[in-house]
Amino acid sequence: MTEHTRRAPRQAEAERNDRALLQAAREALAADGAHASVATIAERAGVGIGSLYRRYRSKDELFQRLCVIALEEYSAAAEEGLAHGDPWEGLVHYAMASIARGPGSLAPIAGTITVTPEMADKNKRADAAVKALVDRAHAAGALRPDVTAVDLELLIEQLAKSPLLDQLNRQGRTDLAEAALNARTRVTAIALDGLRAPAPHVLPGDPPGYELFSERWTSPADSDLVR
Amino acid sequence: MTEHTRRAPRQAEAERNDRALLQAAREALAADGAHASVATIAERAGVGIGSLYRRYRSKDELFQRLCVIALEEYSAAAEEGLAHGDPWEGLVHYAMASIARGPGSLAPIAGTITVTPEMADKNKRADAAVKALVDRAHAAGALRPDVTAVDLELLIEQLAKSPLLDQLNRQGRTDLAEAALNARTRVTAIALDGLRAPAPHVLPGDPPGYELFSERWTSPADSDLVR
DNA sequence: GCATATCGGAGCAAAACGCTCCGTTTGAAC
DNA sequence: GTTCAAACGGAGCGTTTTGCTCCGATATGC
Repeated sequence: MTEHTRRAPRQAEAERNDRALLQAAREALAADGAHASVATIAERAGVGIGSLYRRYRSKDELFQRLCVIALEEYSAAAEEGLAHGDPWEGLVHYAMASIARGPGSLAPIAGTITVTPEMADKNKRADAAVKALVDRAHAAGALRPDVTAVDLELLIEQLAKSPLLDQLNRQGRTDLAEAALNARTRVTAIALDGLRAPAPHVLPGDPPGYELFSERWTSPADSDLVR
Repeated sequence: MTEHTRRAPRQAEAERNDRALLQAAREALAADGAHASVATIAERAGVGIGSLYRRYRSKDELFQRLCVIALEEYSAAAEEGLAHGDPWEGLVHYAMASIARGPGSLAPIAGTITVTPEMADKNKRADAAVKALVDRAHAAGALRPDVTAVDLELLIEQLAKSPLLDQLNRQGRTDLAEAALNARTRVTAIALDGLRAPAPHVLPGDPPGYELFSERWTSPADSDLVR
């Protein structure tokens, strides 16, 4: 139909496979953590291992691509939130989008892959948007004043990974998937309501520093900057 | 000192080792998921592999013991909460205790081990206590009325596992541990505040069914009852 | 110093892993 | 209908990891 598919008919399947691979990789990563095997990913995508390795030279390369995509989605969600007229609704949009993006939190592979400059860039951009989102919500008096951007990001990360969904997925219990998704939505709503102003009390402890985020992605081996 | 240690002097070390093993198993399970190896557990506990296998006949048996202990602690936390004079504070006590019990959520091994009748029993008892706790908080008007016991348990499960702490642990970044713990406390406080009455809105979707919990522990292989 | 109980960890068979390689299938061109 | 190149799936290789056994070293009570 499009010029793209016309120019290379057979490539349409390749593109579908690529998408399936990325989706499968996310799911496998959520189900099995960093130990997710390429065989699992390929099988889940309904694709041969050979096809996987034609597209990505190694497992790490696949995971890197996954990270870049995730960062792009986070950025997009934050900027969509900023575009929203209402400060609170905008913030909730960002949070919900980031959480719903899937149980595919990337935490399991943090520190196991090399951070490319591209990732660092995209991450910086997303952070700026989130900070703006938080500032605006603070100014409007919608967000409780003692919550920082880091608090928000950590809360989102906490809610992004669903032990329940991961396990059902692992066991192939598709029958309960819908109920689990609904339950997850409710839990998310509860937790996000805790962000609203006015707050019933002041949050304990000192505001968390940003290093909790930034230092996660530098592998334990190299403490120097990305190259 | 106690009669226990006097009666069997050398067994004191064994008992210490046992506790270290259980603690190490929890940590390893949090860090590596279901793939945590016995070697890792033993090393983390500062104990030889031989000693591990003298106490537990297999890896599964160790994990089963871990589950039983966790269930006991959940029960205890819930009953402590009930003993608390204030309905809201009691509920918060239960939630905080369950969450702080550690990033050692057992979700990773759910479905991989055989559920003993003992576990089923203890689980039943804990559930009853939680239900009473929720009912009491509802009656007192402290807990938002649209939250069910299952909602609460799922929220706790969600908060119990900390991706951040797990990763820092995996990388051995003990320097950030304190800051991460503090951040975690804040996030927990935010989420629990979302449980308070009055609620800013009604929770979306239908209340989750209990099967989301009960069916988790039956292994995918045997759909019949525990034996 | 001897008997006994507990310890740590080298080593083994089996499983799981990342990845390569190659025979098969697909669909447009003629 | 034949041809050809591009994309496919998956068996299999060598390596690493794993659960667990076995045994020599070490500590304690008498």
